[in-house]
Amino acid sequence: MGKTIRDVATLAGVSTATVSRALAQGTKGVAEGTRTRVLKAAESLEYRTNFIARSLKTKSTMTVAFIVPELANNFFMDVAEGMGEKLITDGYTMLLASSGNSTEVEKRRITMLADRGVDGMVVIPAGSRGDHLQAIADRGVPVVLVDRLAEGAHVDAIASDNEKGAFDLTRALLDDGYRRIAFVGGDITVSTARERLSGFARALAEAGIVPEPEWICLGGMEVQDGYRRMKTVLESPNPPEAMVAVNLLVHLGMERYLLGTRVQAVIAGFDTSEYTPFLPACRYIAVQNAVEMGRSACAKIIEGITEKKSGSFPQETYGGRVTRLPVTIIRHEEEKNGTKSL
Amino acid sequence: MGKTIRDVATLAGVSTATVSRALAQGTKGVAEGTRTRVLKAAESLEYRTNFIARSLKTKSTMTVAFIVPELANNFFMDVAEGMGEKLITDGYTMLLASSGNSTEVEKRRITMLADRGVDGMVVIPAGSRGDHLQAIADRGVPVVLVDRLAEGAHVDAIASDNEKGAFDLTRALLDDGYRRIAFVGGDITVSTARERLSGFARALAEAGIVPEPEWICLGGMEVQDGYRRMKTVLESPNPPEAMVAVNLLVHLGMERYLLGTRVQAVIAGFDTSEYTPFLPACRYIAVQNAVEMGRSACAKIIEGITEKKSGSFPQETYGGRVTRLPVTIIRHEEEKNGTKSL
DNA sequence: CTGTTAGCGCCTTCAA
DNA sequence: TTGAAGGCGCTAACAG
Repeated sequence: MGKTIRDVATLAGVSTATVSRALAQGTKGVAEGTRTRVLKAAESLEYRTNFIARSLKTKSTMTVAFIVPELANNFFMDVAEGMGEKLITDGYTMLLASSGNSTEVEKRRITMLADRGVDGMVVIPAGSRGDHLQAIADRGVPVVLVDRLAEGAHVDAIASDNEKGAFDLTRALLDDGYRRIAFVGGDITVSTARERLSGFARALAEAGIVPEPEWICLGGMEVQDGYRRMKTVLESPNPPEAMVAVNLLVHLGMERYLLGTRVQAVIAGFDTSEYTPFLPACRYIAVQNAVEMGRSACAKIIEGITEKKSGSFPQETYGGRVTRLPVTIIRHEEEKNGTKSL
Repeated sequence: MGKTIRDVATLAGVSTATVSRALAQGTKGVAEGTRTRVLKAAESLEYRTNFIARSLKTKSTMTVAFIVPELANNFFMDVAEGMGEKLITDGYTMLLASSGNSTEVEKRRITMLADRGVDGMVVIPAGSRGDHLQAIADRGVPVVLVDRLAEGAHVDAIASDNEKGAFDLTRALLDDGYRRIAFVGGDITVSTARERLSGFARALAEAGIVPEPEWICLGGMEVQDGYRRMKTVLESPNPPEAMVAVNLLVHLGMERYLLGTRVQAVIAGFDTSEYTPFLPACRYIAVQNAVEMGRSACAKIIEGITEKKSGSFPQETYGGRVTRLPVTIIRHEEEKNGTKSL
């Protein structure tokens, strides 16, 4: 059995209260001499403070949960790295959990996590509804959304400027002379998909272009969705010559479809990866700063936790402010050439 | 403030002990009538059991930590998904943490996690040494390694049969008539790299082939390492015509290099991803079953935790048994065609 | 089957 | 500056 604060106390010849103070508060309210004596005793006993016991008393676990739709997704994990690093700096531990793209699972996870006493939760919602997230917030656990928004959750959020990103992407294609442009993929229950579609539509509208109805080919955010939609859109009576992909996975599926045909097409999409230089049809990419999103989310949640601890929380409850991070458009060639720098 | 077991007790008109029994053990040792009464009371109060308090008493957090070298790595995350799903089924919560490819950070994380009271730890070691892992195991926390082994950690492990995988991969190239084959990339401090090199060497030896020294081009496991090594090996006086890549990232870097040249080469490597169909030089792939590795690791760690709880642990302490999972070789064409199934 | 009684290991007023 | 004492919320004997 591990040593307790009591063992340290007896060895150091002081009370448990003193040990607690010397270990937790540092030099605060403890004579320098006693403090070093306690520290030495703790060291020689290989004493480790029991965080469970501390948490029971302090009501704080110094833990933040991050719930993502899926783990095997580089974009989400980049956000996670950004968050994790900053959290650790501030003495927090990050608890990463997957909702498996299901709002139901997400709901179970967050209640479980709340019961486990996490100090705060950052979540990339699986679906469009966020009532369960609001419920958690109402229970007094600070919640922050990242990347996607959710209906019914009046909490702060960090997201990319998806509308402008899609607008710029479409504009770039228009500037290259393309007029017949499609929008492929996108689960309309997901806020990012809606925002991107909206930016796409605005760019066309401003250019005075009316797209064929078949060119708005929504549905799904995964690789196979991109594959299927691409097939549909290309087999339509009046196929487009260029397209905007709702995200990287869909983009990938589209390229996969192209791989099996002789069709020439140009794609503009969101997000890069080590692999994008190999995608033949890719022309433009809208790059989100995933790591920065993670950092911002971390800052926000820590802010929320701190406010809550200091009691100045109630008036903040009606949060719902969303911070938008800029998106950068790059030409695919730049990236291919970037290869030289390896 | 959240309701406590006491509130439920008073409302239901029973003692806290009874509430505890009704809630935790289910129907065990509690009259059906009382049980439903307690449940109803708990429900109407929106009572949530406080896991912190429970853990303090039971010495169990029902939590397993999984430490990986990096989060933004699909292979690791596939392992994580495999683990997570099974863990949840058994009532555990998974705590995912990154060591940032540093043994030092890994050490800090695991001690922190141990202090936080995790019931067990599954780790993909960042480096070759595992003394710190052994230290944790000695503190009584079950530890299981996955994917990679570590010197000095006498704990159970789950890994792929890397030696055979590399052997088969090399054999496949030999069967295709290639004789001038190189081995590219690989940090020799990482067990998987060593094992794969060893399988490669055996295949050549059995075929009576003596490779040029420059064809064994070790160093690194990342994209840029593959890029650099590929350059080196191709610029050598007597370049090879085919190569085995130590892992997917290195493989990727190699293809990136090829992209900028007119060199024809054939590559065989480990692991697939949604992107591998786009890699032009890729001929063979050794597929590891990441999800299954996760499941096995999960089974092992739960076994360890259970044994420990039931006290039958001591004699198991000198674990160190490694379970090898098979690796499947596939032709790249099969994968490209698999595209049809999307 | 149920209630009483002790803590788990730590923190935190309140006095000294 | 330090110590004594009383819990945090829950579980686990041990009686009844």
